[in-house]
Amino acid sequence: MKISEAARKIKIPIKKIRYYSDIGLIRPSRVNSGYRDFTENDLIKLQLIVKSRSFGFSIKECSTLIKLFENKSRYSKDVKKIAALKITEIEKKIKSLNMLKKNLQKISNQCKGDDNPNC
Amino acid sequence: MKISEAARKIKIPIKKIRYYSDIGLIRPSRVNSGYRDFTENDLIKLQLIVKSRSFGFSIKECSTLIKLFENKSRYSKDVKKIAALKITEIEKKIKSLNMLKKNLQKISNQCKGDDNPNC
DNA sequence: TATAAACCTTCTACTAACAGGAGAGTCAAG
DNA sequence: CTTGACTCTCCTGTTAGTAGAAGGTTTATA
Repeated sequence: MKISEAARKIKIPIKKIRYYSDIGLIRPSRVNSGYRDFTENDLIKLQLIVKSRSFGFSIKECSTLIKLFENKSRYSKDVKKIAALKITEIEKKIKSLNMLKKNLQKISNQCKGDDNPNC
Repeated sequence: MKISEAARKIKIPIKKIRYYSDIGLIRPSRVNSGYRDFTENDLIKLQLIVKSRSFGFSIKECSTLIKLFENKSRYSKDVKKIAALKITEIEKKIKSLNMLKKNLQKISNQCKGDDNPNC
C-alpha cells in the first residue's frame, strides 16, 4: 500500500512515516516510480515504533526493539527489564503530577474567583 | 549564590540553567562581574520548571505555571480559570500515564522473564 | 487522449530543548 | 602575581520531528 494508506491506518502523519523511513528505522520497498510500498509487516513495525515512542522510548531504543522483533533473538528477560524500568519512571511521574495537582487546587481554593487582584 | 551551587542544589546541569536564563524563563540578577546571582526564590522557580518539564509540559506551559505560582495574574478569576485548565490538563496526563503503565505491565506479565525469545 | 487533481518524491529550512566546546574574562588561594 | 577553577557569551551539533517548494506519477474525468 502507499504511504497515505499506511498513515491513515496507523493514524500518524505521513511526514512522520517518511522520517522513520529516512533514518532507516523502517525500510519499505519501492515500486518502479519510487513510491514507497508498505506491507502488513511494515505496518506492524510502524505500530511498534509509535507505541514504543509513546511509552517514552527514544528512536534509538525503538531501533533496538525493532531489531529484537526482527531477529527473534529477543530475550524475555531483556524486555521485562526495560519494561520494569519504564514502569518505575512512570510511577514517579504520576506521583509528582498528583502533588502538582494538589498544589494547584490549593491555590485555586485560596482564590475567591472574583474581580479582585488579591489572589 | 553562583550558578554551580544552584545546579548542584537542583541537580541539573549548569547548561540547562543558562538556557532557561537565556530564554527568560528565570531572570537571576547579576553581580558586577556579570555572573548570575541566584536567590532562594530563583531555586524554587527552577525546581518548578524542572518538575513541570518532567511531566511533559512545554517551556511555554512552564512559563504560565511560573506566572501562576508567582501570583502575577491580576484578577482572582483569571488565576482560577488558568488553574482549572492546568488541573484538567494534569488529570489527562495522569490518566494517560496510568494507561501506559497498565500496558507496560501487561507486556511485562506476558514475558516469562527467562532466556526464551518468545516474548 | 488530454488534462487536472491528487498523490508521491527529495530537498532545504525551521522548530524545541537542550549539550558540547571555544575563547575570554573573573575570582580565590598560595 | 600567577595558577586554576569558575563564569561568561557565542557558535555548532543533536533529536525528533514539521513545513514548504519544486518536480515526477497516477488516476479520474471530460
